[in-house]
Amino acid sequence: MMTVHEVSALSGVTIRTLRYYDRVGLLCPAARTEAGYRLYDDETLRKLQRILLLRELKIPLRDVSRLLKMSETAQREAIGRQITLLELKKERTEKLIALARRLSKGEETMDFSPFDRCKEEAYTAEAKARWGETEAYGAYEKKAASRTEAEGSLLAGRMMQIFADFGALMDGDPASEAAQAKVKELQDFISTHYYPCTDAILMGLGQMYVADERFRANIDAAGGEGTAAFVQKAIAVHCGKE
Amino acid sequence: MMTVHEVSALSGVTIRTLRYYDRVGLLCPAARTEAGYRLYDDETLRKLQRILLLRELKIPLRDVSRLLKMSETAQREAIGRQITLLELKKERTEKLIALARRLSKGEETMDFSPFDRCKEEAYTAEAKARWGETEAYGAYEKKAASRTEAEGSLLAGRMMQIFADFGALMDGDPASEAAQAKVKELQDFISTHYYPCTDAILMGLGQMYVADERFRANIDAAGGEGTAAFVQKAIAVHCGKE
DNA sequence: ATTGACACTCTCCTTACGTCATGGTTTACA
DNA sequence: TGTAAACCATGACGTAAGGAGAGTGTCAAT
Repeated sequence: MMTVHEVSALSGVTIRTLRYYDRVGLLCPAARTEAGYRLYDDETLRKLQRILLLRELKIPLRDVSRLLKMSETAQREAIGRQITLLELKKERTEKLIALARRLSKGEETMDFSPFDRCKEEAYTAEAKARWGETEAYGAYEKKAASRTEAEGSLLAGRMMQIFADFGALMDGDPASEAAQAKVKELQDFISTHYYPCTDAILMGLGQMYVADERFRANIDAAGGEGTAAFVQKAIAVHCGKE
Repeated sequence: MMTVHEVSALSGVTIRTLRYYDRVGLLCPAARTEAGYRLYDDETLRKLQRILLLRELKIPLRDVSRLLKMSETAQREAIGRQITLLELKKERTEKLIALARRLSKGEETMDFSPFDRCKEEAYTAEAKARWGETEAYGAYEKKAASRTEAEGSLLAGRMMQIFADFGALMDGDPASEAAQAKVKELQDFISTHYYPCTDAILMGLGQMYVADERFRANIDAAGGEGTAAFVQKAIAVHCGKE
């Protein structure tokens, strides 16, 4: 039977951590002295070792706690899931690195206005073509006119973000659930901030994304080469389905 | 002047977040109504946009707060540092994935006992050769004998971890600061848990790491092909320097 | 018997907010 | 003009995994 001090020295975890693990029921000592000192035995030690291994893999302690009560197979399975999670995390980090590089390289670190102007023009043109001088179009015009430059820029930045997200999905299928969810998000976003975006209009936008030079350049800058084309394909799938 | 609701809709951050940013002084509204309602203007909005960009890069809000008061150049620099950090994080994640794969593939998911037995034998032999039947050796023998299997396994696991860390440094210089720090850590670890590990003994261990089949196999399993050789080189640098 | 090292519990602190709870304000409509 | 809906405010509590420190009890040795 070892005290906290000895276990700490042996395992490398702090005494505080041992106490914490006891309190949350993750690793309770085998016994206590009369004075209340924690006493650990060999089995507890082995359990601690397993805990440390799972913790290494960044598995949340809550899950570790549950896992320890389950079979070896289940634990193996959990590790497999954790691998998937870690891979996702790695991808996200890679995306961030790419974004940071673009930011630190680009002259206009945080200026989306070129895209913004382009977008406004294009959307306006598209909306006009679809609606003519209808009431909805009038409402949009009014909203757009009353929008300050800062507001427009903010919205453009969010649009860029959506396209960047599309870029991250590009190695997958345009029909994948994730891509289709993004399409919906894009449609919602346009509907909320610009004008009610029907599937027909969305379809037209998608075609414009690849056809219009400035548009395609901006979108590909946000999500990488080929993003505009990918978005168009994803939109086509979305509209074809419904 | 916009209310929290409007800013929230425009920027995509929650109202709660806006309130939080106000409280911590990161983004205070331009004004308040008599009733205390927050009112945001265009300039505040632009500031929010910059905040969101830096936040995207996982820069801590505390740092974002400081950065916003600094020059454009300083911000660019900070982004550069952040890239380095993100790359480190990516590497760590990759290491974790490798570890998880080893764990889920290996039959003996969490059993270090082969390494443990090997290590005990080898260390014992090395220690004996260095010290003969001295007092220090007697103390070590006693400690080793009283060690239960679980205790030994835990220590072996930590040793594996150290070798895994060496493996992650393998693409660098054995004389690098990081590698040398690891050598010190290894020496400390042995001194603390086995016997006082002088440079001479450490040197001998390093040679054994590459010479002894079982040893090398175990170390390379922990840190990847060539880890044992790398550790030996790092140890040589350490001992040559002092 | 005292001292120093060690143990205990308790509480607050960390990030970046989410989630109520409670109550005041503004606006739209009847 | 009354009221209901929608909006706003502050404050408190919770999160993951402990760290730091306060205040107090216990053990071994001198």
